[in-house]
Amino acid sequence: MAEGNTGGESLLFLTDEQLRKGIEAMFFAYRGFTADPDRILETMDYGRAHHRAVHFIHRSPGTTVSNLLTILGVTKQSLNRVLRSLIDDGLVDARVGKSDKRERNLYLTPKGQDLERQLSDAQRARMRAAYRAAGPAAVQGFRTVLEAMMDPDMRRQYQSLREGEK
Amino acid sequence: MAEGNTGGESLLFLTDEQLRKGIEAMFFAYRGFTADPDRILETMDYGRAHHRAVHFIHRSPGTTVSNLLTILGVTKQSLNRVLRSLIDDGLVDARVGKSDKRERNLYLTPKGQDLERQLSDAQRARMRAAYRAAGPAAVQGFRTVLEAMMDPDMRRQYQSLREGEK
DNA sequence: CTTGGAAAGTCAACAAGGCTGACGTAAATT
DNA sequence: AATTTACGTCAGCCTTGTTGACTTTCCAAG
Repeated sequence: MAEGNTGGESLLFLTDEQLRKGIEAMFFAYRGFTADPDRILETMDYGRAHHRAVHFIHRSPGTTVSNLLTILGVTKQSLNRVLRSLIDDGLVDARVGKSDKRERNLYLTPKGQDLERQLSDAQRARMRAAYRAAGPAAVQGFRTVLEAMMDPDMRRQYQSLREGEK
Repeated sequence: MAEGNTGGESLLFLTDEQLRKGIEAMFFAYRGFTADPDRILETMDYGRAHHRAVHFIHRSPGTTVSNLLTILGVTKQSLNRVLRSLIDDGLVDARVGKSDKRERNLYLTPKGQDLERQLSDAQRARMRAAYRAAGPAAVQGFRTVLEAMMDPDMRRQYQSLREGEK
């Protein structure tokens, strides 16, 4: 409101009503986004916290506990509880760091990779259906808005994960 | 994979790698999406559950407890705990239904409206910044993909909230 | 008019997954 | 040698989700 039509371009897409629609879309879409993995996880006594850990270990094999803490934004006590169960259940391997022996380098075991694949297959299937229904131009816009919505720190994390990829 | 280039159009945006990027974008963006309201809420001993209740009561004044249960997708015991504190603190008014006296029609009190405004102002500010940075075409795509990502039931809820608006 | 069942509320108990604070140990750094 | 860092862990707390059981209210069908 009281935006003032600064450019020649219409700013109707910045009305409170449009913004509220976007907010509710995020809310409902995120539910869909997590629904499929959640169903898989609950059959095996794991939760979203386990999914996140498994995802980022898969994404960056050999990552350290501190790295994971930064990316996930939780306390080490909270992460440790989750990591402990994954290690004890043989899904994650924590190897003492080679150069710095204080660090633990985290890897998925074959069993962990199995779970990761199940979860990401389910999540990608939904994402694929949505992308396909929306089309490439919409997908481009989707990613642009999401990126702009992140906290700067998170955006750096997100983008640094992108580096070194073609 | 093994999508097969069915149309003449490139399907490169449907690769596993593109999908994974979308998944991580959702994860990081949702954190940003909830960060500002969360900060406000924690100063007053409320949580996200309170935010959601306040949002949808504001959105549909006079809505019933069952409606809210459907939209929020939690158990009545869980919702009741949140609703109870909001009612006791004088943010929400639960009036006995006029036609059906078993129902409770929920309304925000002036105090509840105050909180709602604080929360939605904060959330809209971030959304507005993201929208502005991304531009109208991206916003259109953003909404299209999110809608396609919802469960059909949620999509109906989402769209029914849209009805009756210009 | 009676009664079955829906809507709502409440009590109790439990679990996941956040949090803080305190403390210990090994390894690296200064 | 002293300090800092990385990690693990114990203990306790909170929010917000869950199930199960039960009551009260009240609509609507028989």
